Amino acid sequence: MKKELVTLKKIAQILDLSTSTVSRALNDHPDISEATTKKVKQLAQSLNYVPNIFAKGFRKHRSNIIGVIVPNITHYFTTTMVRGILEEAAIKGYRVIISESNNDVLKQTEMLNTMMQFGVDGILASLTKMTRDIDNILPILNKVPLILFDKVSNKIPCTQITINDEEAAYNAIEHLINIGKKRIAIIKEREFSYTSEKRFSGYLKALKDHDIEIDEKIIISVDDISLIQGKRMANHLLSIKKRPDAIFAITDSAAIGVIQTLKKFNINIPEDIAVVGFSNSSHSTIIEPKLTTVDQPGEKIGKNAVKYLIEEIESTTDILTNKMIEIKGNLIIRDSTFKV
Amino acid sequence: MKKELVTLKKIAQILDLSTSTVSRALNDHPDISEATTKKVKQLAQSLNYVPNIFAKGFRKHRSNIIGVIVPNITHYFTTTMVRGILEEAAIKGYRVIISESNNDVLKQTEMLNTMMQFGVDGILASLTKMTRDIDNILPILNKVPLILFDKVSNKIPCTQITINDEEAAYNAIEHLINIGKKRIAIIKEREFSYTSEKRFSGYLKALKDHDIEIDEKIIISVDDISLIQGKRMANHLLSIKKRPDAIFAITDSAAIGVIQTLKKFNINIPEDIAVVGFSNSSHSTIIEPKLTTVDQPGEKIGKNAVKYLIEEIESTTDILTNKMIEIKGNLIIRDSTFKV
DNA sequence: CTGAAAGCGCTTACAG
DNA sequence: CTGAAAGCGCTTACAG
Repeated sequence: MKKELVTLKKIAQILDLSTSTVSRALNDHPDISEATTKKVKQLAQSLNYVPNIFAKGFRKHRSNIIGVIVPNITHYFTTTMVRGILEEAAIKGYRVIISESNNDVLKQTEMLNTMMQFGVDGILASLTKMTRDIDNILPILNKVPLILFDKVSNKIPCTQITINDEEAAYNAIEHLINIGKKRIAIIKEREFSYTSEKRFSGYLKALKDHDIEIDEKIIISVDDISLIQGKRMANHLLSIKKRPDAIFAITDSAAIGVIQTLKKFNINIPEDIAVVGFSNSSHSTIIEPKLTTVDQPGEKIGKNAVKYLIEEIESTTDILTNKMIEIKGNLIIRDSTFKV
Repeated sequence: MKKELVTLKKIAQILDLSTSTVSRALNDHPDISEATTKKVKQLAQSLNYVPNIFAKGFRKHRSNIIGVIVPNITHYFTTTMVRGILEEAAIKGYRVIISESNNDVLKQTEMLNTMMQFGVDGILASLTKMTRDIDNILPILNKVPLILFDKVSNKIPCTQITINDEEAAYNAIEHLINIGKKRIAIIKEREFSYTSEKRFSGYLKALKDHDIEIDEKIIISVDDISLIQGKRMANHLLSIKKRPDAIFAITDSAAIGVIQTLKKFNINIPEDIAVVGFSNSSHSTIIEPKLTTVDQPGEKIGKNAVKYLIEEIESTTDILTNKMIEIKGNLIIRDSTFKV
């Protein structure tokens, strides 16, 4: 599988120059005369010269590789973020290595270490659900820039990029209030999750601002915010005395479970009970009625994550940056809350 | 961001050994005494030594990186294959670089080249739709092992991994015949696509084997096999004189478009018209009625692709392998063809 | 404007 | 069983 390699040395020999000069010419060093530079570049091109990335990386202590860790790559929203990451990284001349933690904290730590060892220039991570044990992550910060996106944790002192969960949830609830709903349930995560808490506080705030009583009975926490749990919790909410007239599920999958259950009991959506999700997953337009939800601009999040990361990689200062960046998500109103 | 690096040299100094010995010990070279090996490994561990991957890659002309190119990373099925690739690669000690071609042939070529230049040990590619121009891809074959998966092309002499499209389509059609359908339409791709053609020939074969007349009028070819085209073609199929009593769409998204249109016209599924898709996308259980479809074992395809690729990478012979590997996909029967 | 030389951290044929 | 030495291909401080 070996090929006769074209190296700087070879080019230098042909042109009767030194490898130093050839190297400099190829890198547009100002010291080299235009004529030489041109000559070198031409030959390099015609010989199809490609620099040996390893020699280069070895020399410069730079890999131009970004490591990305996500809990689950099969989630649509995740793929849109990954797409943004790939695009932006390509533009900036970086390659992207991806790993999936499968929501396993141990695996996540292992992957962070492998990536470090592999010489990535920086890491972009979306954390597993129960990343309580920050101890495994903190050491990374001293070695390589780390930026968290989507599933973040304010316990880790680094730049974090999310969507404006609180505000978006607030808007979603306000929309429900505007269409006349007065008893709005929420299905959120039990485990501490930055995202879930933010959405919950948006919920609380909106209710308070509109003087709507907060009722613990319709604040539902689940371990695993899935379609199945959505179904289960909808069943539960239907069984309580004072039924809600709207359900806000903090993920689309749970919201879809809710809709499926409501339909099973022939409850009119949105007249009897309106439903709102979060994510604008591709399912949200397949389910009937189509789901009102918050569109999360995944690509934008991905692109921004790369931008901030490269900024840190290429920065000369060693100061730990600790920005909180919020990308705006928009409420998309569909039939599950408002029929035309 | 620099850290005091632990190198072979440092370990050697501390232990009063040569770097050669340390290197050998760490690599379990049989020449080195057990005692020394143990001593070296212990110190390496306690110093948290990690080999410099670039020095290693540089030395060995090996990156242990696999390049992966897919047309669209947001497709659920693609992500399942990617998951398989990531898993298998991790097991084998390879890292994975991913690129998205966005179904753009030019971008695809560019990416193949960047990957080559980047020193990947091998490439796994799922081709863009209209990869007619093989000329850009052939040169790769001389430089680095290439394996095609899912979207393959028999014009390129390399190992190819797909699911058993023809057989699976055959089974799908046979199922429709078994439930009493006699006039089965197909919605396939107009552009030459290996996958589409295979599924089409499975369709033809099944009809022939069951002595069912083949009618060009219900063989529909579209440019872009999407949900919208599914809707459009369902409309068309409803407009023709002798309506079909079943529709086989070669992708789930088109099948879902078909269902949505049939429902709009209050056509009973499956009694009046049954619908079958292909992929077992996550949408297929969200749509109502739930879609009968072919489950494509994406992870298995991904894992196999990696296995064959690594085999070629690590093989010493230069022979171009040209295997066609088919992974079996199973028909999943749901409400769109058969109600219990 | 150009070149000689050192060195990045590792592996490995060669020697003992 | 261990070591000295060369070399992978590149960049860069130093010298001229």
